[in-house]
Amino acid sequence: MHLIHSSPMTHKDDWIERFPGLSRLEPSTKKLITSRCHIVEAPVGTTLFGPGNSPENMLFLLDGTVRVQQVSDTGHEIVLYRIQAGQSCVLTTACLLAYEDYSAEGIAETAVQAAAVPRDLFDDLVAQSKSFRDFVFAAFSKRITDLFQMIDEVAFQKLDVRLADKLITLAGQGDVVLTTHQKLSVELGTAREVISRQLQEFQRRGWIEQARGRVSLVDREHLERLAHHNT
Amino acid sequence: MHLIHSSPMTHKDDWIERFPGLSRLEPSTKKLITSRCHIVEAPVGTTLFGPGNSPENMLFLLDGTVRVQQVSDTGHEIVLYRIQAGQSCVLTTACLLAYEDYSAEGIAETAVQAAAVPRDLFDDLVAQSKSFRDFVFAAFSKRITDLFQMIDEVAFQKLDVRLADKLITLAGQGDVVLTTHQKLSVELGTAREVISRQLQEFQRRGWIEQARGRVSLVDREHLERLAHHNT
DNA sequence: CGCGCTTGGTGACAATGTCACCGTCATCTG
DNA sequence: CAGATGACGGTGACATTGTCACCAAGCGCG
Repeated sequence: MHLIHSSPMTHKDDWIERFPGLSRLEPSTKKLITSRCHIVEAPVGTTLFGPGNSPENMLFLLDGTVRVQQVSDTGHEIVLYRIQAGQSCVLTTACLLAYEDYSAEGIAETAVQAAAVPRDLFDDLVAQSKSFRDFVFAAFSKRITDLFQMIDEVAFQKLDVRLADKLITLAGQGDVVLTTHQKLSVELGTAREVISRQLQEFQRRGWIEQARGRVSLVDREHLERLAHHNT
Repeated sequence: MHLIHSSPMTHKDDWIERFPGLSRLEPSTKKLITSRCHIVEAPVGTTLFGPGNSPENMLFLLDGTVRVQQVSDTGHEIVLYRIQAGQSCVLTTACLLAYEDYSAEGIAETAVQAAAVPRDLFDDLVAQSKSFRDFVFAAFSKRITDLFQMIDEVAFQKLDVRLADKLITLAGQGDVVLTTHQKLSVELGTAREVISRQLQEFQRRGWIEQARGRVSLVDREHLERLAHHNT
């Protein structure tokens, strides 16, 4: 983990306000945080945590995206979830601190800027601030319910539905997804060939166009209908 | 949720000592708990929480087993995990309090006895006691890492391996599992026919014997070898 | 006993995963 | 520039798992 320590004035003091869940903290708590945590940065591709690489701090993402994925001992991979700016790695970090034999890893999908909160400060904050407690427990709760949802999808949802949903999510506002079949297969925890076949079927129906390393959503409405079970 | 309120002297005061994670609490904290929470009981089969049935308290299981399972909107079901005596429903409860649109339910697999901790008391405990915080976060962490593991198994593990592992777990010390093919399919999130076929194959190899509603482990060693990838 | 429900068996088929192999494209390097 | 290399995607054969329709035996109960 190659973190670059820095303290740009743009974030040193005001980053808490940009956290929806933290902006309502007590002023004294905010002061405590800004005085005792520091800003870290990491370039795209950095492994922020992973097997044999436990972080000593809990990170609050100020900017960028962290992808958390599971590497199975069968050699397969699957994306578990992403952490966006305004969210924290607390849950994963806590898990990794508690259990050595985990197999999840966190990778910076973009350049990342985060606030590092030492463990003892984290404990103090939980003890002292009800707002902070609510933030942390809300994060844990959201994560667990999301994992429930994910288990449901992996176990029971058909692949065309999951792929359509994933394409829409990855496209965001635009209509182009820059990714490879291989990466899509990791998103869904399946095989590259399966993705290739499904994308061919989507293309045959005129819902997408393909090029090397890109998928263009041509008929977003049909994709959404498939993803949401409407017909 | 038909909980029977009672206060048997056998548990009213000493149950904390039987919680591995709570026995080291500060004496003052213990007193706080015993004075403000009460003991509840539920017969086997009770739905302790589920869609449209949020509990107002967090439960600490004193006796019995609670099965937590997901009901998919596709009509499928899958067992997520079990809560044994000495563990708490805190995580699931917290999730259900935070998010209304969950789909997990908790069912008493045996008669159940639990200590009910009101929300405000829970918050006080987290604020005041580091030991209690550690207990709660350890429970959350264990749950999340277990869910990671479960996603890995559902997505990548072959069914014969998962079934062998499940049979061994359910058998415990003995060699007999009293369950139906249908229930086993819910354990693994698959179809009843698939279980039937796999059990037939196990029987053909002489690893198990079958009767209506029961599976007898005849060759536990071979089952364990399959479950743990050794050959 | 007869009825209805649970349990489990079966075959055909669809969907998905696995494997081996191929051709194309982009990049790097001598 | 030519050739090597690796990433990307396509393909067919096959194995595994999921789905569906249906059947038969056991079990509880009036």
